[in-house]
Amino acid sequence: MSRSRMTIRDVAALAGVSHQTVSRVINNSERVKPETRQRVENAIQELKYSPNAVARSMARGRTYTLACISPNLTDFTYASFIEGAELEARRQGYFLLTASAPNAETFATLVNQLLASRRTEGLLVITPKVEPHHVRIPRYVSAVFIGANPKLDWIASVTLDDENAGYMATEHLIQLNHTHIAQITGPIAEESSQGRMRGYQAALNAAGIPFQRRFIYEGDWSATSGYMAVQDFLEQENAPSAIFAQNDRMAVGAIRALRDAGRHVPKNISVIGFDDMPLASYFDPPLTTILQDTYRMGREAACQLISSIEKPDNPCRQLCVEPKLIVRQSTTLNDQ
Amino acid sequence: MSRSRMTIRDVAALAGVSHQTVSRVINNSERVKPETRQRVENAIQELKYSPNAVARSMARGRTYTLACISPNLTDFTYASFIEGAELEARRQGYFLLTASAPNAETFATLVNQLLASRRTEGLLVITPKVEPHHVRIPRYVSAVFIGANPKLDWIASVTLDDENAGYMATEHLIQLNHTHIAQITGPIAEESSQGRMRGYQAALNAAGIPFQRRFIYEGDWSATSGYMAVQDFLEQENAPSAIFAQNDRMAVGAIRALRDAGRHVPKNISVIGFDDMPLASYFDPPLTTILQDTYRMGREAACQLISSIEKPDNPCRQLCVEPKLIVRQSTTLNDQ
DNA sequence: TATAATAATGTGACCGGTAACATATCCTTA
DNA sequence: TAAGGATATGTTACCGGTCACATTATTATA
Repeated sequence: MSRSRMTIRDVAALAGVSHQTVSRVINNSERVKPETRQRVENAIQELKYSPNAVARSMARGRTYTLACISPNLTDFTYASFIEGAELEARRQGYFLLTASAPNAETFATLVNQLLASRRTEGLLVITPKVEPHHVRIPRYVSAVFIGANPKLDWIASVTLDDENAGYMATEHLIQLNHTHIAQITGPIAEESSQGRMRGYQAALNAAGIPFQRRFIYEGDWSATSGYMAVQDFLEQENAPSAIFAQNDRMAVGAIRALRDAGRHVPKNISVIGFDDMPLASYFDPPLTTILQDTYRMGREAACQLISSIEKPDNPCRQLCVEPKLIVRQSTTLNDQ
Repeated sequence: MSRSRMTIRDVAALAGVSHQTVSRVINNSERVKPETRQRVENAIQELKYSPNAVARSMARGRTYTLACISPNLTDFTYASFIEGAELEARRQGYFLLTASAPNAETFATLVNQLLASRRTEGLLVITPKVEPHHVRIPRYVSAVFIGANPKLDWIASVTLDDENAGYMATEHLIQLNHTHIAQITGPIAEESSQGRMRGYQAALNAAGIPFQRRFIYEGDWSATSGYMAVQDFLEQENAPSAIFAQNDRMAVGAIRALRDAGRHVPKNISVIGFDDMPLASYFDPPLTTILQDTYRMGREAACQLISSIEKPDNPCRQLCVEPKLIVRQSTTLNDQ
């Protein structure tokens, strides 16, 4: 590595001006006589000069670097957040450091390193659930949460409108004439599980359908837990005719369990998922699901973070993004 | 942001030593009298001092930052590469900038920005195929390719042993008594498609099965292309009894087409995929596939990159990782 | 005890930009 | 033509570390 070690002073020497004038040209600020500017630009060309970001950071006290911490990088939802954020960041002249922090300890270490070294100007935190270690981020740090809302007025966040999402999913099933609607939730400790649950209840309520405890199964987002949920439901007499799974993986597990039990989806039982993960349309049957615009959420988060860095007195927004229902073939009219 | 603006000189003043002695302590190098070291460390504690990475980069000419450029961040395979690389990088004290560059132009711009600004010490390039713009990376830059091998002796790479993988997949089908084995390839311009194809041919050869042009369909990695491939195969008389799809998405598309055509997988026809993507085990039927250890590939790539940064005369390794066959239920014995 | 050798610490410059202020140049206007 | 104001450019210090070398304190050797 290395090379192109041309500095502002080399350019200045060649152009016969002071280094400060070169600085003025590369920041195309101030008034520089057009003729001088031209001379400097020629010198820059000739020497293939380009400014050293580190030196600039040093002098300006700004790094133009954001950091994104996520439980992992492979989950499709998280990866889309990051991709959206990265794109927006780059569009605005920032780079994005990414790191995965699967547990509280890694998270704390990472945040410490990032902040202590002053390598980054702001933090994007992806997490499905706000935990104590998240909130230990010092207050003076610009941070935006994606996926969960810490509900602290100095921390911005971008979340999905889970309540409405849960409402939409449930309402879709109700409109298909289902009344025995089971739900496979994520861990109930997680905010989004709770939100979706509230939406589910509200929709039942609005339709005058009584809520039944036995129709709720707490999963852990894994396909396996979806599978087990169905085993649980099928043991009951008067089983549900429709299932709302709070994510697609659990929906897929549920469908598999139904198939293994000889039930046909959607003929015997409808299933709606959540996330619209890749290939959701290629499952058998293609999955009806709720789409969250993860890409947009990432972009919005980056925007918000940059704005809070550049204009620190701007208020922190807590953005809530609306979901969208995608109807495919895993849900159908209840004909009994 | 900001805060904790303590510098090495503040610490020096408090400890009653010179700033250089503080520098010695924080780099725990040189001989510093234990008693002095203690005084300095106390001062560091008291002032909550921690070194400024930017200043350090400036002085040392090193940023301890790597960059990873990928066509996108959401593809599971790419994301695993990145996650593996990030972990290894962090373990060795580096941070990882990630960016997506879906096309040649973005790629070129990005590389320029990264290199010109001297923000990063090395490049991790994820790509399924080496294209001209990739090779325009200046020679003095440390770079490691993941997924494709530029075959230039100054660029390291980590790739899958595609030929062996293709061989394994095909041999698996042959052992199940299949002789009419079709293949859905990726774009044949891509190195990995070609490698897998060579393995396929070698396995047929070894078993004395003639190669038939009509059994090859060129897909584009999408599920849709897998679907179309099957439509093509089924039109032929004397259709294949087994299909090797060069990735799981195409395999899923193929299975769907087979189902739509009333064929049962694996009873009527066996399908083997490639990648072992998430939920491959939850498809119907659970997908037999070839696993590439993407996580390890990412780690190896980061290792290689760091070593080539720290010891520039080390030779560039072109690592080739072995695949693994995962047998599930989409393939079975051909009983006719 | 004088002197060399070694260990411990200090000094000042430097990395490559930017900021603040100083100076020089040019054009108006009285 | 001298003074005043704007415009253009230069000077110097500074950001916060590290490096090379100078200096001082300590110990070993003659």
